[in-house]
Amino acid sequence: MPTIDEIARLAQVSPATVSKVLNNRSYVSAQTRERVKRVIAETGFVPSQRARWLSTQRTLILGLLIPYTSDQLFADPHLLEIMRGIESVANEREYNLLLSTARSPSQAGSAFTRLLRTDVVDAAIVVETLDVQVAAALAHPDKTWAVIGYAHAEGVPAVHADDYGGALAAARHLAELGHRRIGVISSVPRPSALDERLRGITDALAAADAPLDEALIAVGDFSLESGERAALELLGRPGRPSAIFALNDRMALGVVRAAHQLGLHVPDDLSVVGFDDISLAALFTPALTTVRQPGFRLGAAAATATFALLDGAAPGPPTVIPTELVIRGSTGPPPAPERR
Amino acid sequence: MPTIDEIARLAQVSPATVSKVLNNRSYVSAQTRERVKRVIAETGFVPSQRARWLSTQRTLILGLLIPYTSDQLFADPHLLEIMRGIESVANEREYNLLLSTARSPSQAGSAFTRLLRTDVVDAAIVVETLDVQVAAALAHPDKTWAVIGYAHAEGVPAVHADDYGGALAAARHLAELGHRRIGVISSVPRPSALDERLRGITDALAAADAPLDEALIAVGDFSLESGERAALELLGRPGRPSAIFALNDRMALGVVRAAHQLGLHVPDDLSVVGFDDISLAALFTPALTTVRQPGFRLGAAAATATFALLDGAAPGPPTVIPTELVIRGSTGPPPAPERR
DNA sequence: CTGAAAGCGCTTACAG
DNA sequence: CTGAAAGCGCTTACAG
Repeated sequence: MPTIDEIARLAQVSPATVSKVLNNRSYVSAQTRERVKRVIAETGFVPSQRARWLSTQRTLILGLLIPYTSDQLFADPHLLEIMRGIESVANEREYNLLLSTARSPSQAGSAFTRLLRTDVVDAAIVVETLDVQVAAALAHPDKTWAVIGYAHAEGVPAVHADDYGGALAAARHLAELGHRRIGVISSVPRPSALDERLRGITDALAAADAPLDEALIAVGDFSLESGERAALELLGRPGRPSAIFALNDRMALGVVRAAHQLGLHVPDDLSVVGFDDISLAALFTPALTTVRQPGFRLGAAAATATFALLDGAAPGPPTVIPTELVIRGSTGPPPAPERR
Repeated sequence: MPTIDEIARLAQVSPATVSKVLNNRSYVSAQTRERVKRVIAETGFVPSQRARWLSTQRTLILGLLIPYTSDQLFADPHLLEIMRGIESVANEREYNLLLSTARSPSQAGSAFTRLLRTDVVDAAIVVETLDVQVAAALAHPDKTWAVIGYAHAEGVPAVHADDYGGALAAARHLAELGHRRIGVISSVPRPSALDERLRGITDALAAADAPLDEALIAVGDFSLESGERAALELLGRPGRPSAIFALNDRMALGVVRAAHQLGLHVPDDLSVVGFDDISLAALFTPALTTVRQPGFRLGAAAATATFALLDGAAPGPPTVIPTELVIRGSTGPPPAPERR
């Protein structure tokens, strides 16, 4: 591959002039421009991005930092939707996406620090992480970044769904159907989004005079299998719940599987609610009642906020994306013996 | 952020020595090394990757070129599995992944050319594209790359599944169940993988003395909705098929939906076969009979081949990943009137 | 063991 | 309109 110097020599101009032609910058006579362009076309010259990056101090690369292993990322339709939203906005700005996942769950910090403290990416979007050390490392003032989730650092724009409102609506829906004993499947550790969802559930059930029983909170890891295990546990005990609210859809689908295994019919014997509204939720039998949070919009909003920062705007308040309760076939009134 | 020159000044050594400490290269006295390390720690210095890239001629970035829009990519579980396989191997080598999708289906060429002809990535993996112009542009001798699919260029390692064998086995399965009229849902344009699958079907049905009827080949675009449309068309005509083989799982799920709409029971009235074995295939009701092609292994093999090339190995013959017929609940004998 | 110098391939004021 | 020179921040032989 020729360099700009060789092109300059062939076109009998200086490298500076070739650079101007390449970037359509300042005045170059039509004649000279033509000559340079011809040489470029003839040689198939493509300027070195590496050199350009060093001199312009930009790479047009947006980092996407996901504190999960790639296995976890690719298993999570909601994360993928977020990624799609980011991709879409980045693409418009002619930015490429550099994906950074963690080698292992505990290693998220080092990978991120590496990427954020160096000059590989112009800016980054971080999917919320609980790790305080990571948050500290991230708080590097030179770097432009935004968070999808609840911001832990000052001056960093955050984008999140209305987790509280969505969970509130869904729990109210269950209470209105007549459910009094409602199981919840959460996770440990618990990202802020899940804290908010739990808060919504707690408030809705308190208002319905059917306060959330701490003993009915089981723990999963967002996977379908973990939801299945947690549900088997909740349903295997005496005084089992008549409804289970899993804090994401994949675990909710696991709950349905667990119910089938125990010979329970959904929704006649057990109501199930999820969160996210991944595409599978509507395709499942029975179709899942869930809280829709638009992943694409979350990702797009985060990317937009990041580019705004890059363009010099001041970081604004958190962007909250509305959620929506979607009632489908997996919820109904509790079975008769439990009805008042 | 300080530069290497400032670190050198503070540690009272030359920039060259700092560089040696940074890269653990050649001999540096323990004492000097300590001093330099201390200064680096105190200042929080992180060397500029951009400068490093320019002088070392490597970026540790692997390009992933996908000739689809990001919408199409993220809607395709099989592609995502491939991506996961690539990610996994790249991660081990401390490579980051740079994602390049097409802005629009027709623009795949320019995006790829841009990325492959420049020096942004050390190497790339290309998901097979039909576009001949793209293939030509890709055939840039300087760049290391591999193809997932059937290679169109000389000296480029290719990795693909045993499409022919998988489709052959699935079509034979249908023939053995007694099906004589078998519909197929393919696509236009048709990647080589689908050519191979069609060839497998043709051979299996010819051997079973129930030759494939060209009139029963419908066209989709890999999406569930397109499979639904194509199936409605195939099933709405007189002499409708008793089985439909959709050349990917998402279209097959669309076929099942179409059958439901027409009041047909799967598999009693219509048998359905897919291809890929995405995770949804097993979760669907009825669970889908399909040909499993391990996306993760495809991706991992392609990444491994790419790194081998980067390490100086000569490109070998295509790697063929075995496929496997997975028989589930969506296939059965044809309905009585059609049985001989 | 250590450092001066050249080089990676561009861009960017600045002079002319 | 055009070009000489400096600069981006590292690494890499090569000398000492």
